[in-house]
Amino acid sequence: MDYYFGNPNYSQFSAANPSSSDQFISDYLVLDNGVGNQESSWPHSTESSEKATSDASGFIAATNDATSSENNNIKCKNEIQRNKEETMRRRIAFRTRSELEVMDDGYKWRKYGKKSVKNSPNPRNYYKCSYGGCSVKKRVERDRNDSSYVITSYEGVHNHEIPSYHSSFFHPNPWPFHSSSNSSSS
DNA sequence: CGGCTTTGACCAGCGC
DNA sequence: GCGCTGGTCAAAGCCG
Repeated sequence: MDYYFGNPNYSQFSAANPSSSDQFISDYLVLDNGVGNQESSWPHSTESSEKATSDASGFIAATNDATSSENNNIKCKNEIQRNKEETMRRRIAFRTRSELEVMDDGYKWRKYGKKSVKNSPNPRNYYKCSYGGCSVKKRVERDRNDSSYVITSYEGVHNHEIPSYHSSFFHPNPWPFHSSSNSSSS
């Protein structure tokens, strides 16, 4: 069972992957704080060398195994839930199979940067939550190894409700959105 | 006209 | 110290 990302009602998703049994496929990846085998990678210390698997692609390699086994996925879920508080302060990355780079997660994002990254033919886009006072950031890039996948990384926790909530939208529990008990004053 | 995207410039961290 | 790289800024342009 894979995680799903975005709004399943969005026809673009099914149209984007008509041959896929899943409308769109997503793995979630927890970054930072040494959760699992992942190492901290954002910002910096990323694609500085060929051996480096410390960027999102490296995380994907690790989590691809998890997606092949439901047990592993559950274990991963528990692990993340166990570290929920820490997770809220960390980065979470999703690897999503989609032709769309920017998916509607209910929040409004303002693009503030775009950079080409070393060893990747695809640029990386930077977004900030456009809600006043919310400093959540989002990083979007295509998987360098498989451009049909989009890597979306989130940093921070929204301190507000979803501006445009879709009833059909659902997400895995460690989703870094909205913490009513947002005491993660860093 | 306001909000957003684009994009080049700038800055900071890291490795050599 | 220098160069490389990633992340952010901000001015200009676009669009509804």
